[in-house]
Amino acid sequence: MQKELKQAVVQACNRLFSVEIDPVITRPEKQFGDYATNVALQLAGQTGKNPRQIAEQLAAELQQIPAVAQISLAGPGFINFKLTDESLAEAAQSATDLPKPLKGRQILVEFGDPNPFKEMHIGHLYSYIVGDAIASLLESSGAKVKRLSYHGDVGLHVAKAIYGLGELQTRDEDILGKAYSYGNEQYEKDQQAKAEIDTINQHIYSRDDQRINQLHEQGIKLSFEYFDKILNMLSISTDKRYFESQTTPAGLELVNSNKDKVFKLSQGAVVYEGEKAGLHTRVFITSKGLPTYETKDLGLVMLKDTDYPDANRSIVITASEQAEYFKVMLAALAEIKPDLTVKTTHLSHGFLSLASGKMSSRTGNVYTAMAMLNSVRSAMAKKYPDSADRQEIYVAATKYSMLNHRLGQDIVIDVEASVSLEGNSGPYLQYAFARANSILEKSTVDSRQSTANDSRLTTLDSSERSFARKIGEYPEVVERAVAELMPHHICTYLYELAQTFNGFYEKSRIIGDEREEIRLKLVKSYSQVLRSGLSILSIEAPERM
RNA sequence: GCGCGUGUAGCUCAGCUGGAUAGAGCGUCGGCUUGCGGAGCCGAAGGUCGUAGGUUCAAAUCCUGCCACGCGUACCA
Repeated sequence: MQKELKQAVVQACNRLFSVEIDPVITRPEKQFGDYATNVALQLAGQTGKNPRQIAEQLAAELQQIPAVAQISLAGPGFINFKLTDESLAEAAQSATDLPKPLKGRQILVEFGDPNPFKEMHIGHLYSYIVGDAIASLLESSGAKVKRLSYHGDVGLHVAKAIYGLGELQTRDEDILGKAYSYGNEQYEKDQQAKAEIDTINQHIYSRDDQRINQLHEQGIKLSFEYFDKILNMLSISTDKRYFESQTTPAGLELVNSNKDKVFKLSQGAVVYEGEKAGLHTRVFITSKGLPTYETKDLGLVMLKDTDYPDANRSIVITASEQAEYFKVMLAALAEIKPDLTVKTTHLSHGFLSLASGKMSSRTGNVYTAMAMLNSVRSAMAKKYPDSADRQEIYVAATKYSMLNHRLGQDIVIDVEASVSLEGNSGPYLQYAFARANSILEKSTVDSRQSTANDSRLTTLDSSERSFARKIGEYPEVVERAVAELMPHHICTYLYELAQTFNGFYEKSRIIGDEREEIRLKLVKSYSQVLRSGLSILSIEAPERM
């Protein structure tokens, strides 16, 4: 509907003033109408005419749009469109038939990226949840998405953990976390341990020490068993995992073969001078000849391209502290493989902290993903003892609390509020869904029976109208969320939708009313939109709570 | 120092492709409840949209200076 209106406006502008314009069609406040445009104001600036006059001419030209019941002018020159009740009801009915503009396109989305041998902390949890939601957002538009992750299986942190594994006798569940922090500690204060760890590090790369190889494999296995446990709780899956040990050769190859053209030798290291692109210089190969993360990441881009040659786009999601780094890496890549650079988008999320004051810090005292999930779980158990074991609810609480913010900003999560059924939360929306379901189940009217010729169904009273209008906005919201890669638009909308329903529900009796059939249809569409929207956020919609 | 980002109600956040009286939740105060799941609804108080300028018919939104905070700033990832 929005598109048809836009089309009509474009044509009218062309006929009347022979101008090409890309009009903005918005959803104004209810009092003004169902859609609005400010083209007249824009054209006034361009043509030097009176905006009010332009609006009048346009309104006259736009009279014959079937779905539009009334066009009115307001303010300095806004054109407001009121839709017919019938078209609003229809739009509500087909709200979950989302357009598939990305059909046939393959998109890679990389996120999560916890390192084996280390804890998965809340930052990784956030990345997983946001990344998965963006992936499913793209899927809702028809894209074939591959969920990828990338893990540092070599390097100093691994050596520290392996050292710890060798020294510590215990083998309890969080042995890896302990091993790493023990190794990290020893590395700082014990010269001999430091030397040993550095040696281990070399053996990790050369793979020539059986004992170290074995500890390495064991650690990797344990790590991913643990990660999978968390990911299973979250219902998040990954199509392919990449490792730094794999990306290193491809990266080195790329850097070495462009050493003089793209990269420069500086103080013994191979660097890329980002200043020429307004950025800063970064080291790609250290003076000791070791590849840095930059080089490995170039290798990763190449590997992804080899594995998924048909991918149209590649999205990488990391914490915002890597935003500048990524620009430099992509600037270097642009000089070597411009086509791959164009395809690659880096998105960053902000720093996550807890309202309770518990924070993740980089000095060992990390707040882990599991600890966060447990704290959400116990907050829920405390507040709603009956739902204590409903994993789908406390996972929803966790996901929603992270997705409900604009991507990129630092966020603060209040665990208590996240599980609350009052206010803007995941469980609240789940509850709204369960409630709508209960109404649908209770009714004996068969909503599938078509009574399209019944005039009552094409006329809506005022609360039905507001409700239908809000439901019908759904596809536009999804479209925007996809275009901006911003899942929070879905959250905001679903919450507003639930509020609109509550207003409708307060005024309108559904079951037993003479308008039961039309109202039931709206509730049905409402529940479908809730289910669809929650599913885009990768949140379950339980039938009952 | 330089670069990137952020600054909206007591708190947590939407709004930022410039547009019609700046919104929501929580919290506070006051109403509604013999009803389909009241986990709700209605109302009130609470804002110089960090600050000073600029552009524009129109600025929370764009531009510039300043202030505050966060991140980055060569051999970590």
